[in-house]
Amino acid sequence: MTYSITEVAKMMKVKPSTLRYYDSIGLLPNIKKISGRRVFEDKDFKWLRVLNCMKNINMPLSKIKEYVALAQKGDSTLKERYDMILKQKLEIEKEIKALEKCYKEFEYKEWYYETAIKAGTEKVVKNFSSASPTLDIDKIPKI
Amino acid sequence: MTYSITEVAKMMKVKPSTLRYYDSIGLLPNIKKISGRRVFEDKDFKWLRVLNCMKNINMPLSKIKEYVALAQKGDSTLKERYDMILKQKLEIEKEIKALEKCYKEFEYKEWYYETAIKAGTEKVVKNFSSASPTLDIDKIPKI
DNA sequence: TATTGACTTAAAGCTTACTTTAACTTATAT
DNA sequence: ATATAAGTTAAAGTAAGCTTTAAGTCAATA
Repeated sequence: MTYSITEVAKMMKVKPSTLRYYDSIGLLPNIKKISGRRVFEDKDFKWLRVLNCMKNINMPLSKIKEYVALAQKGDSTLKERYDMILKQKLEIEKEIKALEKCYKEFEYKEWYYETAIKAGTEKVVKNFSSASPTLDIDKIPKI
Repeated sequence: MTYSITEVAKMMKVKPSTLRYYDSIGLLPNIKKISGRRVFEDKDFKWLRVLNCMKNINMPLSKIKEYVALAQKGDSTLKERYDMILKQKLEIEKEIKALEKCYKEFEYKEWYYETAIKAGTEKVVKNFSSASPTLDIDKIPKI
């Protein structure tokens, strides 16, 4: 099975121009071309899924490009790529923890507004707590 | 207790110029000024923590500004702000789920490289699986 | 055979989120 | 009194990540 750039763009929820841009900076290696047009094959989706992941964790395109370049070099770069993956795994863990704290902050805000709306005014809750009950109350905004 | 812009910048892990920029676009309402200089007080940290959260979940500064503007308008905007918070809460949930899937993809990659490094070559694992064993194997890169 | 629609490239343009620069003010230490 | 350090504004500059534009190619349909 093969796919056009528009089809793949739809799958990835990006614009075709974005995929062309990615290709232009070396993020889509070894894409077949038939009479000038990009043709995506099943094997390409393996990398596209990983690319999607890397984008999702806000890895800069330059880092992704670096990874692609290493992969292109073959077995001699296995260790380097492994290290990159490990580092990114830690980043994801950190990010999930940060998001979980934010979630709690927003849960508090939800309660805050529910209470305020019931009372018709923010005054009743405004000075109730200096922060979400689940967060430490200290000067440094914790993340 | 009061704090200078540099002190607060350190706490938030941003540059003083970033805080000035935030102030300039209306993200730091009601900051006291003494002889032209910004003076941060304890009450300001309540909002700074929320701001930090909003930044952490990649809420665009324009949306944050919108929220601040609503808050400035007082009780008449309680419902609107409540809705914003609920929407953002859902966004965080989605983002955490996405990150967890990425984490699994990276766990697979970790195994992939460990196996390849042991063997000295990628060939042994390259066509083992078309994706992380924990992810659906379909065309659409899932997030 | 001519038109349509989907693709192509190269280059310029845009948006977001800062960051830097330049010229100036103010409080504190010498 | 003066120098220094830390702040100020307005405006220009920067970087990342696309997006748009213009001019052209190609294959399929009317």
